[in-house]
Amino acid sequence: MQPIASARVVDVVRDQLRSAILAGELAPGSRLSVPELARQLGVSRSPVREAVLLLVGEGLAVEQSRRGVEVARLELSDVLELYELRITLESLAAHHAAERMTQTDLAALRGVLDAQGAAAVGDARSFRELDMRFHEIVSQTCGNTRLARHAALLAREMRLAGPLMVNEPWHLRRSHEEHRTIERALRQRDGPAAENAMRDHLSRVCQSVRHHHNSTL
Amino acid sequence: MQPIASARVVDVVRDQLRSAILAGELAPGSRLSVPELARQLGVSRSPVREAVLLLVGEGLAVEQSRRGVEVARLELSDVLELYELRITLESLAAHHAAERMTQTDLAALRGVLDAQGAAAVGDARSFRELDMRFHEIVSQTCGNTRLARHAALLAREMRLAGPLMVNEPWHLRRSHEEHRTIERALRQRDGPAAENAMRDHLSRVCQSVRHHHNSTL
DNA sequence: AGGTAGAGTGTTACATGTAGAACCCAAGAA
DNA sequence: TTCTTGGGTTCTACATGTAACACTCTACCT
Repeated sequence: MQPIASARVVDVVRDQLRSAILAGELAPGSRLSVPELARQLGVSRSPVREAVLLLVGEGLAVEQSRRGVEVARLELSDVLELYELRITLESLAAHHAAERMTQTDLAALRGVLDAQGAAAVGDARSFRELDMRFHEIVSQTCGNTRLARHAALLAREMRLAGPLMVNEPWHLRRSHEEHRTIERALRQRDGPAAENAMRDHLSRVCQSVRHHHNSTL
Repeated sequence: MQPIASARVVDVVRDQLRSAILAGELAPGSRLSVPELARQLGVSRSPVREAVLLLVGEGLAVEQSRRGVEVARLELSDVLELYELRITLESLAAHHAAERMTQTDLAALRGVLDAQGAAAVGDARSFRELDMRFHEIVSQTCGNTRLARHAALLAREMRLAGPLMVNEPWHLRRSHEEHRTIERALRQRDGPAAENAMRDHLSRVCQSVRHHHNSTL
C-alpha cells in the first residue's frame, strides 16, 4: 500500500504542461497564458498559475517581467552549460551508484538498455526517452537525494534543446555502446570506472553537439 | 540607469521570508501559515502563498501533503549531501573563475577577505555572512549561469544547518587562511590550483562538521 | 481511567473578482 | 508615407470567497 498521493489539481496541471513542453507540443518561445491554459484544461486560474511558476523554477519556462511566461528557448551556449553541469554531477552520481545499486536497479537498467538497443536503429524519439530513463536510474540510485534532484532537473531542461541534438543513427549507436560500458562498470561495482565512463560519454556527446552545430551553420 | 526591477509584492515577501529563515527568526520546523504570514505582512494571501511555494523550490521549506509548509530541518546527513555537491560544483566554478575574474571582482573578493579576517577573532555571525559572500563571488564569476544558480541555492540551503556548524575561533581562522589560498590562486589565474584549493577547503570543512557532530553527541 | 464523539478553529486548495499594464490595430496627423 | 494616438482586448498581479480537510479540546460514554 503506497500512500494515496495528493491528487492535487496543481500537480496534474504541472505534469501535463511539462509533458507538453518536453514533447514539443508547446514549442520553445510559446507564451504560457494562464487564462488560456485554464480554459483549455477546464480548471480555474489559480492552480494553473502555480503550475507555471513551478515550471519556471524547473527552468523549463522563463518569465519576462510583467509580460508573462514563455517556454524557455535554449541557445547552444545554454546546452553547453547544461552539459558541463551534467558531466560533473552525473559522473559523481555514477561513482556512488556503482556501490549502491541493487540487483533490481541493475535489472531495470539492463531492460532500458535492451529496449534502447532496438530503438537505436532509427527511432530517435523513443531512443531519447530511453536515454533519459537510463540517466535517471543512475542518478536516482546514487544515494544523494539532492544530487539526484539537481541531475534530474538538468536532464529535463536539456530536453528543450531538441533541434540542437544529434540524431544520426551512428551517433545513437555510439551513445548506446557507451551506455553499455557504463552499465558494465556499474554491474562490476567499479565506482571509478563508472565515473570515468559516464564522464567520457557525456563529454563526447557534448563535443558532438558542438561540432554538429558548427557544421550545420 | 538600471531597469526598475519588478517591485512585485511576491518578490518582497519572498526576500523577507528568506531573510527571516536564514537569520533564524523562523526556526527550522516552524510552520509557515499563509493566512498568518499574510496578516503579519499586511498583504493578501496570494503573493504569500506564491512566495512560500518559491521557498519550497529553493529547498528552504518543505511541504507535507495537506498539512502545509514548514521551514526545512537539516540532519547531519543533509549537510553532508550538501557539502558533497558544493565540493564538486564550487571547485569547478573556481577553476573557471580563475580564468574570468575581472580586477573589480578580485578587488571585491579581497575586500570581503579583509573584513573576514577582522571578524574571525570572534564574531561568528558576520564571519558566516562574509563566508557566504566569498563563495558567492567565486560562483557568480565562473561564467556558467546555471552553475552559479545551483551553487547559490546549495550554499543558502546549507545556512539552515546553524547548530551543526563549527564556530570555534581556530576553525574560523583556518577557514579564512584557506580562503586566502583560494584567492591567491584566483589572482594568479591558476585554474587548477584554485579548483584544488576550493576542493580542499570545502572537504576539510565537511570533515570538521562530521567530527564536530560525533564529538558533541 | 480510558476511549471516543463532536463542536470549534484554522488551514489548504481551488475558484473567482478586478485594477492596471501591455499589446494590437486601425484611424488620423505631419 | 511615417508617426502618433486612442480604443479595445488580453493579460498579470493581487485580493477575496469558500468547500473540504485536519487539528484541538472538551464532554460524554463504557
